[in-house]
Amino acid sequence: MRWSEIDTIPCPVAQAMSVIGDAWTILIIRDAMRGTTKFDDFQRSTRASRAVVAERLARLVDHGVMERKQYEAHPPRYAYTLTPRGRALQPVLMMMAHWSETQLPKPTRSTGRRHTTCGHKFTPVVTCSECGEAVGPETVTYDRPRAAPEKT
Amino acid sequence: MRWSEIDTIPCPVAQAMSVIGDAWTILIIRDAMRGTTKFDDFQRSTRASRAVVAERLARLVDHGVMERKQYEAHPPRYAYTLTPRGRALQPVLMMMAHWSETQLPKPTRSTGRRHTTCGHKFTPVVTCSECGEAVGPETVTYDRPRAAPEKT
DNA sequence: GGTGTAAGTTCATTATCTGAACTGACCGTC
DNA sequence: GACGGTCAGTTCAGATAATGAACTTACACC
Repeated sequence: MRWSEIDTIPCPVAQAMSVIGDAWTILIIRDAMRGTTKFDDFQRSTRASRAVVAERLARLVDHGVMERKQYEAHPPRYAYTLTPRGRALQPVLMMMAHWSETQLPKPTRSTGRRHTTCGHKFTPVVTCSECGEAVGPETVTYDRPRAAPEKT
Repeated sequence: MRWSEIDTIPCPVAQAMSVIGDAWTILIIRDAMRGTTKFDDFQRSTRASRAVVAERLARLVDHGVMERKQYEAHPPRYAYTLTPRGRALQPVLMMMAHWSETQLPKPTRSTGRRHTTCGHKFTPVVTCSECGEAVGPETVTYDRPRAAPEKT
């Protein structure tokens, strides 16, 4: 299968991959969450090639994850900002960062996550919307397995 | 910057990307979480090329995300299973799937997530480890911005 | 007029991926 | 005992994508 056909797989993980399944794309979204809006800033921060940054930003705009707004007419200048759909990726990036910090050996700059409503430093915990208790690999099942067991 | 040097960026998101920052890698991990263990099953399910599957599995083993165990000597047969480090990625994949289901227009096979300890169907909610309340893009700040503002 | 910023585009070279075939060691069966 | 099937890869030519660097356009400041 070709990478450009990944969006034909009827699985939510594959669908997410068809939009954000690329390291440069993730780094661009990470930057956008920190407040980066300008093309050159995305390029400087990610250090991906300019062509890749241009292509990825265009794809994110196509998928409704980012918006491109002209903030100056002469010369034309654009700001890239996350849409609600893009901001909804924050939990994904947060869990990804948390996995890195707790599971990978290489030390990274501690991010010092703080919850503004209670004021404490915290770690993110995924919980059940119904009972409020933590959920994890051992306490989740899937009613309908996402891929049929491939026959045989 | 070259993609192979992404692990030099001191940011937890970039570090995660250096291990799992590839669509085929994510699909392989998704399969492993469903119970897939055999090379050919990973290949059939992801439909990535065999060379890519071989390369990605080897990389995951290198990074301690998966284990390769010989379960048969003649002929040599191997089972790939997630290590604790790999299973710790479950919240990341779950939030990714949840994002797809709630934010993307394309319908995917509903996964029917169920919490075994309370028995209910649920949606995952990220909460604060200190106060237990939900956290989201609007209620998190970072004490130390992860990238210094690049000067000027 | 010179320097700088911004948002890209273009291009030759390099790297990576694809699809398909091939290997080798077995097993079941007709 | 020849034929097909499973499993875990490897190999390779051709296609596709990424890289770094330079270039473009349009202005602003001094």
